[in-house]
Amino acid sequence: MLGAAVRAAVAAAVDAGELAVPVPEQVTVERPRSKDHGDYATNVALTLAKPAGRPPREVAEVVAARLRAAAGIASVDVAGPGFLNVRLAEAALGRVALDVVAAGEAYGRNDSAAGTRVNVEFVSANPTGPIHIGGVRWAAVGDALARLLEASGADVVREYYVNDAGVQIDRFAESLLAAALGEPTPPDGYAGTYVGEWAKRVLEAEPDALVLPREQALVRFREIGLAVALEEIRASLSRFGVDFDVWFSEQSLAESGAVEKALARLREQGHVFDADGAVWLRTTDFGDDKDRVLVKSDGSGTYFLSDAAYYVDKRSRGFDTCIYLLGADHHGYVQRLRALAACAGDDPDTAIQVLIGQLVNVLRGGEPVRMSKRAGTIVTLEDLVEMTGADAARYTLARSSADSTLDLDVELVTRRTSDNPVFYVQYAATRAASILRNAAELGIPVPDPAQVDVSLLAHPLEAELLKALAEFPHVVATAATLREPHRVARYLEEKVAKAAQRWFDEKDECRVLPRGDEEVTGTHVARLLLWRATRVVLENGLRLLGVTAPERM
RNA sequence: GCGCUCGUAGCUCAACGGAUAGAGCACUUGACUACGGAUCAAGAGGUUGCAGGUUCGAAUCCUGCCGAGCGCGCCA
Repeated sequence: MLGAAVRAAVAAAVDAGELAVPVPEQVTVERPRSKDHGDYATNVALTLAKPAGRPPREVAEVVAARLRAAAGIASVDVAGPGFLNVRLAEAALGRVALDVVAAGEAYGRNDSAAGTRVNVEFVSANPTGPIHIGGVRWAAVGDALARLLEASGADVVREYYVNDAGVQIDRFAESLLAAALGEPTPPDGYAGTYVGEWAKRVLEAEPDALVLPREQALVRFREIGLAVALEEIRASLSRFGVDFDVWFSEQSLAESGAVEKALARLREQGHVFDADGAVWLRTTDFGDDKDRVLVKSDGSGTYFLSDAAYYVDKRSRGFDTCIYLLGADHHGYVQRLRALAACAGDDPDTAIQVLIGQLVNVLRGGEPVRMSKRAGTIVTLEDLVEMTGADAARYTLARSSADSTLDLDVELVTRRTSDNPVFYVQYAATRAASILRNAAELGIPVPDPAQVDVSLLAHPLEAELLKALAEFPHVVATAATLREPHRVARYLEEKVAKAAQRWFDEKDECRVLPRGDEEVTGTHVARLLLWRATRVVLENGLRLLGVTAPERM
């Protein structure tokens, strides 16, 4: 909105012959970090200085003169090397509270991704055991990303790729069978008490499985064991608040003809060749460091062939963008997947986006927590939720950028004090709910927005909070565009919860509810409205991260 | 050996190429007859791993080096 005004100011100056530059199509307007730099700032003058052949500050003065005449703008200052610092007219600010309350759950929605179809594939852990900690990070981040994209207008599908075709499933079946027979875990098999539990469930489903000849028994254990594993994974993810739209079976690719279709597509694009009795994809045409085998000389397909078929299938289902969330141990895959997209005739920059996440260390009081009760090796999703609760786990995993390793201290994230960010944000939301509840108990009616005089919200701390609330849709859009859900969490902590708590703590000047038998004034009502708006933003923001905003704690 | 990712306060982490690199913890000092003090405020703390380069401007982009993690199969 302000961007358009800035651009218009530049255009007007150009028309008047004050500047000899092409009018930029996009101008950057941002909320400055420091309050001293106004409500908004733009660097247009700095970028136009060179084409104009004039000093940045001089260009800035020209644009500033034009911009001051625009509606709703209180002041424009030229600062530093040539920034324009803009202050909005005060009257415009109070309206934010009305807008937020009017939009309610919809506040924050934006159209930055409108019209796009996006497939977000994440977790996709092998169906041979419980979800491990790495997958949990992706569950939290991937689901938050999906929610952000939805809020930004995209048509989103959450997808889990089920690796049900490889030798690991054979080993899984053998491990289950061994457990059912009371035999030791086979070499390279799966250990942990869950194997015994799941074997028992296979037998419950098919009591006669052990009577069958070994080969047939293995087939049954494989099939039913897979179903048990998927059900376990689905249920624990669901308890974590993550529900996938599509569970895509690797095995189905061969059965549905998707593999043949993909091969045909890749051949048609001219990047397939035969060598040494195998069929290859020339991924080196697009930056991969070696070509990749699709069909082995024994006639069987590679895992990469499945990946290729899966990718082509996704695209055939109409997705403009396929987002893959992978662990750091799969980073070697990025080039290959991008090359694959290019070999299929797509633009890899838009069709495929691979996000790589670093690992998570789970600590308790500074000491690593390594063992899982059931899986024996690392911490599982269930373990983590049991230790911290789903809210704390999701928030903590989503509040950091995924591309650096993360230390998650169980003791810290379960603390019920303001040094714990989850608690801090939830506490602010709870306090808002509590004030609104108290107002109702005092018999103060829910303010009718049409009757509220928002210009009474004139205290500097109120202005600060209003500005923070106004930023929310932009924060959501940015987080979605950059695929960085942690921006939402940081915003809630540093801007919204912080501003709300400071405001609340200004007890003499900014009291919300009347004391004793004080009259209910317009100021009380306006402040109640602002608390409602604050509660809305905290709720909406937390919901985007899959975290609840409790009424009471 | 080649490649990818990461390196920011003592610790855990922020910062779309923008202004004086910010929060929390820990440390120091304040504010409670409390609408939830389960809180708030102030102070101190930095050569953004090192060295160059590009730019009006670099934690951010490029090159080299150092350190950490990971990956380099006709495995999945």
